[in-house]
Amino acid sequence: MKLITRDTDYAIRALCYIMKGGHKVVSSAEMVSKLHIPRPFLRKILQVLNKKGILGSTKGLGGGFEASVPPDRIFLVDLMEIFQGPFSLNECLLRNLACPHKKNCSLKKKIDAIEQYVISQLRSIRIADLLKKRGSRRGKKKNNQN
Amino acid sequence: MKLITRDTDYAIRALCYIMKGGHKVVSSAEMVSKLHIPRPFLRKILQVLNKKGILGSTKGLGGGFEASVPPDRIFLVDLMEIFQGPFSLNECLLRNLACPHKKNCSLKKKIDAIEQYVISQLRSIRIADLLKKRGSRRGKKKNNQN
DNA sequence: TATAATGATACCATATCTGTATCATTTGTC
DNA sequence: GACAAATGATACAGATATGGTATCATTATA
Repeated sequence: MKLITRDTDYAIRALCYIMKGGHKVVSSAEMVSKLHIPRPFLRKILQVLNKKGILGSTKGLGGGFEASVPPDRIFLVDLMEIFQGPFSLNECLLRNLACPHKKNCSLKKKIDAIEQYVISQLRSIRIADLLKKRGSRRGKKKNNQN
Repeated sequence: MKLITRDTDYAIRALCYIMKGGHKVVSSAEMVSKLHIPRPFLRKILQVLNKKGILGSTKGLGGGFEASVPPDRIFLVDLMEIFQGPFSLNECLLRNLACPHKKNCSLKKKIDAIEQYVISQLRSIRIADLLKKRGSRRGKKKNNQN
């Protein structure tokens, strides 16, 4: 079971790259070479982010993509819903009339509770959180070999 | 995103059916007619449960399947791992060397924490819990229209 | 021996995931 | 204006997972 698919993953990386450093406009070509993501796939992803209003784009020479939303307003759960569709961790159990518990299905209740927790956790993660280098835990690693 | 796939779902229902009531040996034909699950698919699932030691089987006329493990020893997470493979909600983010955070990826840490929670919750659900009609919460619903 | 059951296994249809390929459009530079 | 560099739109394709079917072998009972 995967929680995060590859396109969501790539979208996260691309957004981090665009929003980190002082870049304003970043071309897909630059991201391909830096992030090692297949070019046509990345382009497709960037176009989606553009359509969703998270990125703006400029065509032509020197063009590319830039953030149109600050990183503390982009939540992981939103990206997941864009690329992976809405959450519904169960859905399967009541679909079939044969389910012996129907509306009182205790399994559904428990799965629902888990789902709510997962969503709330994912909603607490923003791109801004992923931009912090490793700051929060001071001195966690002595040798910084980056 | 689905947390529980259909084969796991069917397995749960079949196990509940087998373990509820006083049945000892239940044929796949009986379960097909009661649970409305496609016959060949259910048979395949039952064979898996048999191989995994959760069910025992007897061939021939009057044969079928019976529980070989008590319902309070069958955990939801085990069924999910049988039919859906092991959990690894992220895995995607470190696979690629290009990940800008590598070992210190804060996203990975957060996803890991979510994963641990989900697993622990799923590990707390046993088939036995699903057999209780609606007992635990006394008087929760007055009109029992079953 | 006929029948009712499971065991084993191969196959198949569909959807999703992970891309690829192509052409059109816009924009800046010469 | 021509050319090149960028994105926009869109269709296609291969791999994998999901959900299900089909077939034949084996076992047990009457």
